Amino acid sequence: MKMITENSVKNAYTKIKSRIERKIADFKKTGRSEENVIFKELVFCILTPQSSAKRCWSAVESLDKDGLLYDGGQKDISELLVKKTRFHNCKSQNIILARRMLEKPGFSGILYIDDDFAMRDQLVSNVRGFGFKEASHFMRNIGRGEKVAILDRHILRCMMALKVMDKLPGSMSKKKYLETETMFSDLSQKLSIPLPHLDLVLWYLSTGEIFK
DNA sequence: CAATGCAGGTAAACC
DNA sequence: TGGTTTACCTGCATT
Repeated sequence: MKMITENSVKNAYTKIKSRIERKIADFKKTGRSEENVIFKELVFCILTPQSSAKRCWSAVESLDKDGLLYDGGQKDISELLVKKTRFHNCKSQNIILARRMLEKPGFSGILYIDDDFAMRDQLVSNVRGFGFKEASHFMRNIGRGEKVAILDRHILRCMMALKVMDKLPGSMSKKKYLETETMFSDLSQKLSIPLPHLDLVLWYLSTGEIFK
């Protein structure tokens, strides 16, 4: 991988800015869609830890196509996840729990919380499988990523390369996550790149593509 | 063919 | 109480 510098980030941003704007418009459109579309994004984010995002999305589409998203048993879901995501036993269970949670009065209310950070706290405490990283990922994917950072391994490595941090955090407590998120936010201001745009640029520089 | 690295981490047990 | 460690789990690409 090429060396990442502030200038290389700015140059890449200039190059792919329009693609990023289109992608973020897509996220916002998803956020305005029907509940089942939102739920697919939620399931996607339950699946992604330590797994390939593309395989995870393909798994979500298969679950949907096979009618397993809302009606499938744990075993059927788990079988479908094999060869697509890691930890399929845990994640299949988490999908079942998320489905039940969706029906609880109050869940859809979480989606209408104005304050981004308050909304994220609610997601973390109500969705099993969501830590701060995945809750932020979900929010970004439904167009609510203005203030929250998705601090995954790629982003943290980029922050190291850009000398925003001196060492990778050993473990991500809530306190550590919020501190690191502030550093990411400061970086976006310094570079004059909106926070959700910066995430996608760094992701592009790390992997060569823009996905979700 | 065997060894290694990587895949957008989280929950729970442990001190 | 809060930081650290461990279980979850495995296919695929690369060397």
